[in-house]
Amino acid sequence: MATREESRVDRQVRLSRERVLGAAVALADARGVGSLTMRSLAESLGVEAMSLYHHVANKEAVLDGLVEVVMAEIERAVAGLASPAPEDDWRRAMRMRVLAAREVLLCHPWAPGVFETRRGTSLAVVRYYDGVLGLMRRGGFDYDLGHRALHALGSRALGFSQELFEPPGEGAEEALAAMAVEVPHLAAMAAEASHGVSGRLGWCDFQAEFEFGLDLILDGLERLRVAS
Amino acid sequence: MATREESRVDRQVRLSRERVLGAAVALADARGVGSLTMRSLAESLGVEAMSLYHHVANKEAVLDGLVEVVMAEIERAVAGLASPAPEDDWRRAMRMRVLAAREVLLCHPWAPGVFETRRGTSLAVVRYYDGVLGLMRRGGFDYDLGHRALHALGSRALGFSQELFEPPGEGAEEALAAMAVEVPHLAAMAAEASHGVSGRLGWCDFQAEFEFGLDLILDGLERLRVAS
DNA sequence: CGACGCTACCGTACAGCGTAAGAACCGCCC
DNA sequence: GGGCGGTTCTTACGCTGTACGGTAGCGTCG
Repeated sequence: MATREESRVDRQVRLSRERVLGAAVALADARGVGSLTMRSLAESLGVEAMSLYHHVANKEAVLDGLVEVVMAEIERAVAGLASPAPEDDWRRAMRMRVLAAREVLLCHPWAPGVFETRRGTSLAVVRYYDGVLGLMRRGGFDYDLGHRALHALGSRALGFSQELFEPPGEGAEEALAAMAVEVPHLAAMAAEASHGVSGRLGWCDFQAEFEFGLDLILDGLERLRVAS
Repeated sequence: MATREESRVDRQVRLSRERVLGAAVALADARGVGSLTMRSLAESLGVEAMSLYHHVANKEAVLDGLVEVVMAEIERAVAGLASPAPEDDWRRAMRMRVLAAREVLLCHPWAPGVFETRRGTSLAVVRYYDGVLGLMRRGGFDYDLGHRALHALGSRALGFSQELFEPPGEGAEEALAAMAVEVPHLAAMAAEASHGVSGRLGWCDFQAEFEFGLDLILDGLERLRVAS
């Protein structure tokens, strides 16, 4: 009776690897990757935990799938970019690519942490770095300098680099002030910055700092490239 | 009878936070941080798991303690360094400091992973970065540029930056060759490198690449400093 | 000198994790 | 209509971190 209609309609369609990974991303976005368990993931799909194992090998595979999904988002963002041909201006092309990737990652704050545990394993990531290397090739790099450039960029090529301090939160400034004796230079720096001497709003603009570091590296590479 | 002598002599001395953390480092060094559980840690001290909780609040506190111990090692290594005064050559001073830190971290391969989960929380790490900032101050940086420099360096200041590929392992080259269609540039780069064109031994010297990236950043900062 | 309290330690227990094994059920083809 | 293959559920195991309560030895005081 009811069971016939219910059984396959409640959970709208059959499970699939795509649906599982999609739910995993949604759950990580909503509650953090820490609360992504096989049971909670199953529950969010209206299903029992063990059912997931027909579509993913194990939890590691779920995490692999997570980076796959995010990388696909990044590839899409990069593809839709109106960036200059690397032959004309590789630095601008690279800068736009990296900032596009970063924008995607900023929507998935858990992603860097997951990436860090799986770098090198994932085809999607390797393929992305291949694209970066290709961009530099077209921009005039030989493979040797390109290789070193990849190392110099590291995770910055993907739009993140472990942030020194996480978003300050409440009373971070007071905490730093309390440590003033232990860390005089940092305390002085924070004091100066919040006096508005530097003219930046807030006392630390992460996006600006990221771009600063990125440009520093890109400029250095450009100097090496023309010298080679 | 026996009990009196035994009970406090078998386990040579009383437990203490220091002994617990020391054992934790030893265990992580030997078997990886993944197999560091409260039970295994207790066992390595000849004690029951719950006894640890009289000296550390919980497992998080153990991990905090791990970075504390490693940072102490780094501070010691840095202190014993015959580096030039930053006033004379801040780049060389910085370079030596960072490479000294890196040498310590290379003895504790698990450390970067643990650091990454706790950065910003730990006084020892903040203090280290304060030292870095102080070095740059003495080298002629104002706080604003020093601030941005810290961000540009990121974890490189501590001697690591998530390596792009972990130590290649067996057959990594073959794996890359198999992906040649997917990642043509990387495959070509690897092929060229292993032909010995570049003259480096092996096909990727991580230490050299780390130093390359570090120097790239330091050179860029120096240019900005003299311009400011 | 004997009792008492403090603290370090142990034993037990529990909830939550990933997942192995097998039973139950669905939709499809013969 | 009967069987069959794949999907889902049920149950259970070993592992984790850790809450709780009991115990044993030392230091102090009456």
